[in-house]
Parts: sequence; C-alpha cells; structure tokens
Amino acid sequence: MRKGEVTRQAILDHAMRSASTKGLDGLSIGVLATDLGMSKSGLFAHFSSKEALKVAVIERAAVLFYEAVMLPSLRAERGLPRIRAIVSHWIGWAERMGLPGGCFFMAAAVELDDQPGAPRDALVRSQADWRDALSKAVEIAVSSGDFEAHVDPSQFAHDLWAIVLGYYYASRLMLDERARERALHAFDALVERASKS
Amino acid sequence: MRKGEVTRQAILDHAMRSASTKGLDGLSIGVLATDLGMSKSGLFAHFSSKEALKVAVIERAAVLFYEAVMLPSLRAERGLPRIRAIVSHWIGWAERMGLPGGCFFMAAAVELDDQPGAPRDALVRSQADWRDALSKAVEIAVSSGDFEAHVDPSQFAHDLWAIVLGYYYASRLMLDERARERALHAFDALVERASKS
DNA sequence: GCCGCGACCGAACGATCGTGCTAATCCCCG
DNA sequence: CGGGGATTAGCACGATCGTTCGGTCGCGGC
Repeated sequence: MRKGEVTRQAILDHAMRSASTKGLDGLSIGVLATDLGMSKSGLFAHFSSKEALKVAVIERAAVLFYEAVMLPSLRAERGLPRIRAIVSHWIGWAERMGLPGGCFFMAAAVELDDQPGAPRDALVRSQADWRDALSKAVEIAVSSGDFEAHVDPSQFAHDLWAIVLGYYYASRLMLDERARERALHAFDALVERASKS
Repeated sequence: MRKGEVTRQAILDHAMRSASTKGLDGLSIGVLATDLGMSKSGLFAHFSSKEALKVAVIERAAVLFYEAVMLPSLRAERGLPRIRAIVSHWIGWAERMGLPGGCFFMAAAVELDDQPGAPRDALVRSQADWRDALSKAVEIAVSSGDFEAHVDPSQFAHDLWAIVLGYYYASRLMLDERARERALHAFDALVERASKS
C-alpha cells in the first residue's frame, strides 16, 4: 500500500471518530489536519472537496460496520442464531469500535436526511445494503423454520432497526443504564412473536 | 404582550423550523436575522449568546410538542384509548407542525447527546418530562385493566419511543412510504402483547 | 412636555471556514 | 542510484461566524 493510501486511511479513521460527535458538517479540515500533524492543504489534496471527504468517510464507515457486525455474525449458524449474533454485535458496535460519539450512522442519518447531495446518496446506499442483508437473514430464519411462515422479513428488519435506534437514544442522551437490557427485552419479544410456538 | 416578546416568539418559531433541518449548531444568527427582516445585533439582543438561543429554542419546542401531542390526547378516555391517541398524534407531529426537517427532538438528541452544557440539560429535562408522562399514561392503562398487571410502564414507554424513532428514520432517510404503516404495525404488536387476552 | 427605557440598527472586530495556487519534498520504480 | 510522479507544505483569498459597541427611534409615565 502506498504512502498516500496509508495517510488517507488514517484521515478517514480519525474523521469518522470526529464526525460521530461533531457530525459530518462539524468536520473541520483545519482541525483534522492539526490533529493528524499535517497541513490543511496537504490533507485537502487527498480529497478535492469537503463533500468528497464526507462521502469517503461514509463509505469507510460502511466497510468498518460490515466488518464489525456482519462478518463475525456469518460464523453463527443460519437462521435465528445468526440474527441473535447480529443484534449482539449491532448493539454497542460504536462503543466497541471506539467511536466517542455513538452510532455514526444514526448521527449521519439525522443530519443528512434533508440535505440532498452525494453524501446523502452514499449514506442511503449503505443503509439500503444493510437493510437488505438484514431482511435476507430474516428470510433465512423463516425458510429454515426458526420463524413462522407469516413473518414479513422487511417488517422484522424495520422493527429490529427501531430497537437499536431506541437503544442509542436511551443510552446516549438519557444515560439510561438499563438501555441495553431494555433493548434486549424488546428483541426477545420480537423473536418470541415470530417464532413457532 | 410586549413588542419584544412578540418578536422573541417569532424568532424562536422560525429558529425551531430552521434547526429541524440544519441542526441547532447550524443555526446562524445572521441568516436568522435576514430571514426575519431584522439586523443581526437586534436579534442577538434578545438572547445574549448563541447558547442561550439554543436553550430557548429547545424550551419553546417542548411547549409546542406538549400542546400538539399531549394536550389533545388528554381528551381521549384514560387507558388504552389515550395511548392510542398519543401515538397517533406523536407519529408525524413534525410534519403536522410544518417542521421541514422532521422531528426536532430526534435531531437535537443526536446532536447534543455528547455535548455537555445548558442546551443538553434543557433537552434532557424536556425529554424526561415526556418520558414520565408516557409512563404515567401506561400506568393508568395497567391500573384501569386495559393492560395486564405484569406490564412495565417504563419498558412500554421505551418500546414506544423506539417505534417512533424507527418511523422517522425509515420515513425521512430511506423515504419508505410504508413507514407509518410499519410503525403502526409494531405498535399494534406492542399493544397486543400488553393487553389481556 | 420631557425623561427614561426598551427595542433595534450599523459597523466593525477577530477568528475560522473551505478552497486555490505554487513550490518543495518525499517515495517508488526502473 | 537517479529521475519523476505522488505527496505534502506555505500562503493567501473571500466568505461567514458570534460578539461588541455606540447610537437612534418611539412610546409610556411623572
């Protein structure tokens, strides 16, 4: 890997951590540069606009998310066990990755949902990929017999997503120590409702 | 009402709309002033710092939220009917109030969850009030017999919150037209699980 | 009728922002 | 080991930010 690529990765990793707290728009090229011990223009040269930097950060975050949540869950058995693995990796993945500002995607989603442009498109693309992967996992659980046949994979994925959003909200803003416990409780209820009885 | 008070309200109402899209930090005193046809310093004089403006906007939003969601629901019968009323007013309250950027509190929560200070404190206070009001409504539903005795009001309130968060996420970022339908489906499941069978 | 005060304005400040341009330096390949 | 593209630095620009200050206008009470 060339030197420039190494630097670029270092920039993106740091920018991702920074954006998790200040937001993508709160990223400052100058601050980023001094944090990494380089010049503003030197950093800027790697991307040719701030918008391109945002896009690169989002795509980098998507890769890291996939590696931290989806990849390890693929080692679990197909069906319900894999879904349990996904949830257990999903909840708290931000803390585990050392993101000081909580879930990167939740912050980006709220910030970009009403701002058309390349960053929003990149975010939607990555989130759609994840949504499809989730639905697929649920579909497998249905066809393997873990879940009843009437379970709608996309609805299940939506409900799962809401549970995770609720976890981050309660955990980070309201400082609810029982947030994780509450989220898992909701997940159990969701699973019980979908499972054959 | 004094002239200054009228102006102040106009500022806060406009700032709230603006903050729903650009975020609280994205508020610009200069832009706000020109939008309202007044000078930067004239607007600034009403609050003596941007932080104070943020706090005032949050408190104003809390009042408007209460009036738009809680007050009309109090006319519904105690117990489950009132909870149904709350949910139907809660989902989509931002659109109904003409907030162009979706739920003000969801945006503020993600933005302020890791930024200590007066704005965060004001937000947490308002959200805790709402959480308590929600729990109380559920408690009434339990004691009135609409819900089973084992239902935990705070868990129910948490689950409700997650459903609304999921709705805004799917609706605004992913542009899922079935977001409302999905949220109501999840709500029905939540109610069914809590109701006497 | 004059005084006082609330309400607002205009101009300016230092700081920081993203973004060019040019030159120096480094690293990799032949 | 030497040449050349890749990488980084230095400097400056226009714009915008929150904030300060001094001043003006109008209205209500003694």
